[in-house]
Amino acid sequence: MAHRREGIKGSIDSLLLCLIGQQPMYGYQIIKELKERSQGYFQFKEGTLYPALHRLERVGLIRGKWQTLPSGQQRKYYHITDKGLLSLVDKRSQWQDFLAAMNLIIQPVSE
Amino acid sequence: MAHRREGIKGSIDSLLLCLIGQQPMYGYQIIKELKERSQGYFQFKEGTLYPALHRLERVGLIRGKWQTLPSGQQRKYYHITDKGLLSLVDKRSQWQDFLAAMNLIIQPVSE
DNA sequence: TATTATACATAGAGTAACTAGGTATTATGC
DNA sequence: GCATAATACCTAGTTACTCTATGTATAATA
Repeated sequence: MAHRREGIKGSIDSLLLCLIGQQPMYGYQIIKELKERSQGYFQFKEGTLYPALHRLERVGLIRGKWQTLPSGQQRKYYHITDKGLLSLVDKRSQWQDFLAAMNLIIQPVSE
Repeated sequence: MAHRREGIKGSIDSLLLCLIGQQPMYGYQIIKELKERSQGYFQFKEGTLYPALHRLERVGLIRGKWQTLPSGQQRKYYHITDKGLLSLVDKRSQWQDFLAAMNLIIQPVSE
């Protein structure tokens, strides 16, 4: 990712699981989706995304399936697994806990 | 830190700047403070904290000064610098941006 | 026909965080 | 008086995440 974006580290997995949990997606599409939905904030490079997808597949949270378009074009769609769904619930609650802890430390300037 | 705490990566610097920005603190105290203020969530190990403090000092955001207690005990108090104060403002706004982006992607379960 | 967009991939570098150890002093419990 | 826990600092080495920089190939567009 770009500079000035520290918080991103460690949250990629949650973002990917969240998206793929909503519907099967392929890598290139995920990059576009994340950028669009975050209004330009998330701009993942392939070198970040694909290894992350492979990592998630390796631990069984998602599964990739090659699909061929009528044009003959190949795409690798990733589906979330049962294990991935459980992990997603877990990650969401972890995120909430982290948020709560951060808010206890990082008070707004106006405080 | 412990397992199950992904989000933490990349946010340590902000936490430290925030604390030291409120008042000068020494390492061991910071560990205690972070744990207490976050109600047990943040439990930094020395191996995480001290290198982080040295890193922040190296780039001029904080400055450590040894102080000797009446008992003869040595403590290294870290003060925030002018550059650190600017960085703190910056990091706070980065955190808000990141939060906003995450919220656009990670909808609550009830949605 | 050249360029851009689509679509996948990996190797290597940099760095942050953790594990695991180390030293030394002070306070507390037995 | 002595052992243990708490205070207080430190670093070396490992792991793992992210980014940079590539590479390949096809389809669409100018």
